[in-house]
Amino acid sequence: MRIGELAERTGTSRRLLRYYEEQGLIIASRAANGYRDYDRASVDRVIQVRGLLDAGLPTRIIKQILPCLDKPRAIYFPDATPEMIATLEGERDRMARRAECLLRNRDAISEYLDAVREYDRG
Amino acid sequence: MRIGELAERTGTSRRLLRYYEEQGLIIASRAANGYRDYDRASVDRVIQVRGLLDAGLPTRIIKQILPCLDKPRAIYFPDATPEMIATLEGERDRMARRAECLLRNRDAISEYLDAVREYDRG
DNA sequence: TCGAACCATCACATACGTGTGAAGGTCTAC
DNA sequence: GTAGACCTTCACACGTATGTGATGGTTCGA
Repeated sequence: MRIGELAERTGTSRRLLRYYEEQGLIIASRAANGYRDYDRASVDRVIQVRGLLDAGLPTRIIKQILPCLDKPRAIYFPDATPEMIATLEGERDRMARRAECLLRNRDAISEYLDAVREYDRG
Repeated sequence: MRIGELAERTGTSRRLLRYYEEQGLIIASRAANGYRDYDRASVDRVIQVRGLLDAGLPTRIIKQILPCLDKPRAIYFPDATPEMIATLEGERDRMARRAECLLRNRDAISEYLDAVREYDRG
């Protein structure tokens, strides 16, 4: 699939798809004419990347955690240095804290909305 | 409390505290000499703001959801316009999706780390 | 009273994700 | 063969959260 189709399927501009590739977040093979050629898995990958970006992770970190999401993942094990493991543990915890924060505030908003509805009834 | 103490207690630069105030995220009264004066609640407020920023929310949105977190909140009810309610519902859902994304990826990292540890043992 | 440690405002700079447009190559359909 | 819809690279611009430094006022202890 070419970049236009991927852009449409993921709701992402072509510009950003090229940027993500430049940052090492997605890979594309090239057709004989130089056009980028994406496989079907790229759609999920791009959506994944966008979700993480939206959740506040910078591309540098996303690039590091992406290998965790690939299957089969065995080929990456020998490459897992102690520093890499430590980085992943840190990011895992950071993501958990972020999620907690979001859920806590989501609940607060929900409570507020409930209270407003109650107020409007009374 | 002055800005230096708040900065130290929250791990936030003075520059950013002034920026958050400029964006309407925190408020500070002023001493006779012009120095900012923060109350004790400011510490939690700043930490709250930083958590939301780190989770990817822009100051514009944070400013909108902050009233939900204040107690007592009753005074805000009459101000709750339908558009405001809709915005809050949208942000609430968006935050839930973000949290889901983070937790999903956190789990993937955990699984990866477990697999690496298993690999290193065998 | 002098110096250090605060505080103020203001301006300029940087990193990052993203938009936009120029200049040009490729392919397809009429 | 030409028009239009793709694609390429490159460069410049913007918004936002942040850093840094200049310039100057205030407070407090030696």
